[in-house]
Amino acid sequence: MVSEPVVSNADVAGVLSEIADLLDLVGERFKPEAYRRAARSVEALPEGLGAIAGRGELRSIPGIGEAISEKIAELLRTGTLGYLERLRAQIPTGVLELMRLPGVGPKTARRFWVELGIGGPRELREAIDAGRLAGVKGFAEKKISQLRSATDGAGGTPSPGRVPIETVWPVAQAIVAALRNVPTVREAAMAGSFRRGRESVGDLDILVTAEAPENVFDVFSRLPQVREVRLRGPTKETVVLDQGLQVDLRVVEPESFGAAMQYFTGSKDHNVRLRSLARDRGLKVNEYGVYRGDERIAGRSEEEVYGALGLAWIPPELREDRGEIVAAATGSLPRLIEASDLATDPHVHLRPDPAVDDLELVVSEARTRKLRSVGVVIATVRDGRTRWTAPAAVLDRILRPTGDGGLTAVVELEGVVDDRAWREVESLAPECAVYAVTGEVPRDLGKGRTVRLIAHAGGPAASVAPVVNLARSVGAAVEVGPGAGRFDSTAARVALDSGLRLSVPTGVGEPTGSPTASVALGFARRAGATRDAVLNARAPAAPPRGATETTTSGGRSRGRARPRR
DNA sequence: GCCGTTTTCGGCCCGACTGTTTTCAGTCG
Repeated sequence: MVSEPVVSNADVAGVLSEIADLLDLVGERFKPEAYRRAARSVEALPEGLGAIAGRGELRSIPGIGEAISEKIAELLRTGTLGYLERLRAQIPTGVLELMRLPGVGPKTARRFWVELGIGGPRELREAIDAGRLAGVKGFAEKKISQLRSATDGAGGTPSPGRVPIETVWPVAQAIVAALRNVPTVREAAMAGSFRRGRESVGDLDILVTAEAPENVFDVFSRLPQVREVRLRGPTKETVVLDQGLQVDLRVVEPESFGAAMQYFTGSKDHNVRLRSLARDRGLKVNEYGVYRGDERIAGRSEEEVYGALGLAWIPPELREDRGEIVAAATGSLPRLIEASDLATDPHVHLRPDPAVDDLELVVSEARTRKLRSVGVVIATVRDGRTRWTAPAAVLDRILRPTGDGGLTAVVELEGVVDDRAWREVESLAPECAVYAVTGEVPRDLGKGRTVRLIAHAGGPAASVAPVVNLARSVGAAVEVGPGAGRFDSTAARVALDSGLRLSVPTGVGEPTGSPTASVALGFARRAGATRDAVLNARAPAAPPRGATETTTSGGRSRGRARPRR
């Protein structure tokens, strides 16, 4: 058997993007966008291309047709792609780098190369310093100085690339709160991939309705987090934050607020699909509204906009062109999990050196959120050894609850889980809950016992399949949310497709302002989780008499109505 | 190059902003 090269989805997406850029430079009209769309599609896949190719299903991926599927197959088979090599041979790498400078697109990069023989950013800088750009049509003083700082390297704030959503969450909330405090501002809301709950964001998009835009921009520019103002027009201002993140603020008319929210929430592919649907129905959609001819027929709210197109309102987390528009047209959108559906929190850690007061705080938070019960981690059993994470007084309060706090004891398991470990666990907490996967995934974890939750497993770099298999074998749920040790939305989709349930943290016991709960809920919703696909949600309705709750995994589609692509 | 509850061929989102322009091209999102 010939061993095949290991080519990840990200590798393939990278190749497709590079082809798109190169085709841009060649002057192709529509192919670049086709390749970019294919790249985005590949990036968002919940499983490896190798497996999909193995089933002969590459062409079922949106945006991938005959030509691109063949190129992907070649990449998977050989690790290289003749088509890309031929394009690279035509266009120097440096020209590609020119195009990535701010303010330089394919047209300009191509002109530098063809007309001026400039093959890269360094040569561009030399040409500028030598005065070779002076007098060239289209390059006046201002443009040249812009290019000079672009080739500085140190010029301007470097972009941090995509940033994890939990990192930007606090600053995004702070900015929106500050804008809402401006007296002339009526509404202020986040749009973009932040609103869609994506794992990471490349920039922030904020929309406001306000009496006097100038006034809002003044406040915005002077926010403490803002480092520089990049551009400012009558309706739009772009700034860069201290950490380099770009933030776009747009002021829109109230009549257009819904249309603008729809437009700027995206995703791009969702919007393209929506506008093409509108065109089919003789309508036009833009950020100002839905139009029949010159008449605006919708725009104030998103419900109005989707409604005018004959669609149900689509939750932002589903707007990725994965079949949600058809689902909205046929009334088959899932009813996604909401914060108010959460009835318990099965996995709460106290701070390292907890006092009874900390516990009371958890109890009172739980009460505020109307949670029925909270599982507090009291100990870890590793290789048969018990390590307490709570002092005696706290334990006493958990194990012999006095009021209606609904506290339950949770024991985490690590390492080898044998009979001795289980006896220890059962003596501590009859309703043992959490297994912490810290190293290799063990076998025979359950042995007929109840493991409610696999936690501390997953995260951006984690391998999902072994955890999913373990969870299936013992009938446990997996925890979704930000950071290492939790499933992101893509992994959660895989889990739900395998018939698993998710556990969604409520934020109880977290520091004030922690984004964990909001981000986790967004991930669960992006994965398409409904209430009955969530371990700690309240039951949708009273179960039939005699029915018992089961902790084993059910059929493939349990609690799941994710639209198919 | 992809795609199709009108299409297997003929379309392909669209507007803001900038800089260089006498009405627009390029970039960006």
